[in-house]
Amino acid sequence: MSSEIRVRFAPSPTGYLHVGGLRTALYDYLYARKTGGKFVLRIEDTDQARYVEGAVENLLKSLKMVGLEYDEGPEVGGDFGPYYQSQRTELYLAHARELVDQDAAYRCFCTPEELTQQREEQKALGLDTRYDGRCRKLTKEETETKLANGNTFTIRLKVPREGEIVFFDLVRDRIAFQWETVDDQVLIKSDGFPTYHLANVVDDHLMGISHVIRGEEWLSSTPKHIFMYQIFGWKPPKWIHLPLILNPDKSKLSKRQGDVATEDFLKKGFLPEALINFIALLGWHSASDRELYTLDELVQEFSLKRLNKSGSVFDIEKLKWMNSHYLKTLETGYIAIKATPYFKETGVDISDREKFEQIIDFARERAATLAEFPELAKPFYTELEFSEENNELLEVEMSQNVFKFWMEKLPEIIEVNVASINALLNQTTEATGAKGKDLYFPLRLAIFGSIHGPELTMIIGILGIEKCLERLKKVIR
RNA sequence: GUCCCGUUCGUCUAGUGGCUAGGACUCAGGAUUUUCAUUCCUGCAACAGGGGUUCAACUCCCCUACGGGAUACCA
Repeated sequence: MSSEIRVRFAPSPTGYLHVGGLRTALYDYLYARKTGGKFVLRIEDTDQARYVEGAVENLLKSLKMVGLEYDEGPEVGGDFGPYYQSQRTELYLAHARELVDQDAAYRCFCTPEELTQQREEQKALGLDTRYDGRCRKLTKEETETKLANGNTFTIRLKVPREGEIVFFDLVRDRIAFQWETVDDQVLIKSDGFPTYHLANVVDDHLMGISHVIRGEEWLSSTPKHIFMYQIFGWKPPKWIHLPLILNPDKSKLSKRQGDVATEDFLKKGFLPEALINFIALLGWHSASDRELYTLDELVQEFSLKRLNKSGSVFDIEKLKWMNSHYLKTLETGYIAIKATPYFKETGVDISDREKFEQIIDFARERAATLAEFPELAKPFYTELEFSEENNELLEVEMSQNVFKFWMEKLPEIIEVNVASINALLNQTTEATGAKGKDLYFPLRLAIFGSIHGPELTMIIGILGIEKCLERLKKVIR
């Protein structure tokens, strides 16, 4: 028996990677890397009714985009495969049979309609809506008869009816449930597929999972899971139930209230570095005040002991701040590559790489997301348009004098740099009397399209003198 | 309804019996900048309430309130 640390991320392929799932996967990854353990990816595709075309591919792609590499799972294989639950159905059936043989599970012939009706009745009486256990009492003969008649059935777990189950969660410590509040969970559906509860327990054991890191929504199912471990005689894993990620109104983060898919955030121009860093801090925090971490640094710092108990609101404003930080600090070349798709959409010509990178360096200083880049860069790529108010400023005599002076002198500049442009600016003041805002605003407006913006040297450096003269010519009357 | 979990600034959080309750985001003000943005500085802002325990409670216990999760042949 090895004491190797093995964790798994076990998403059901619903079509996209939810950020809550992303965080679970991240913690799995961090814990595995931190401890030298293994990070397993297992696809929980046991619900045929919820099959979504391309969902797994999408999941894998999202994981790859944020850099969370797993050691075992789809596409990379491993010694404990297959890693798709839909390919392991015989395993679950065999284990369900064992449970039945051990009298820890039974066949239930109630139809979905009957169950719904039972629940309605219980509700009407103000009782708990739990399976009333009528098939639990079926004799062997009765069961055989129903089977012989071809009645379809499910297999239910036969949980204890009295007593208490106590277990320890690494985040919440001691947790206790009265068995009487635990339902006889369906383990095998009538279509022969297992439910999460059975498949999860069987696979976690068979795959040697040592630590189960999952969302808090599973906490109340844990007694059922532990019961199965006990019947099978297996050693249960350590439990780590993560607090939920919340909407601003504190409900469980949902699609209705905004983006929840990892790919959506990526598409909106958030960098993987920012998303990972931000999500890591939703439920975990180091003992220091430090908040900025690369993935590798998170691996160094991560510890299950510092996981939080309470849910955390996903604050998009802080994500934006963090994203703008990474936009400013990561290498220009990298940001340029990341920004390229957003420019491609607008159809502007970014083939001049030197110019493009200069523009990236300009945009990264003022954007919160990559998606904002094209708009910021617009003055460098497309023809200028002026508002009525701006047109008035262009018409002013002082402005016109400045433009004319520049048409004459700008071509004389050999090299565009702070010194040469400042010298020209000084000459302009001497020749026209324009200074301060009367000097800078018209000029910036004429060649950049806005009175606000970067320094003239930067604008001229990026556009080139020819382009500036062209624009100047257009505003001279 | 029932069961389970949780509760420090608006938000993310530090804090494990003695602190002027710290940091970050947001917001406000200021400095720098020809302007905008950046950057920097300053400020606003919290221990859910009530009982205990203790010389001493944000920290430990109980109750209440509030929030959330689970109550499926979904995960």
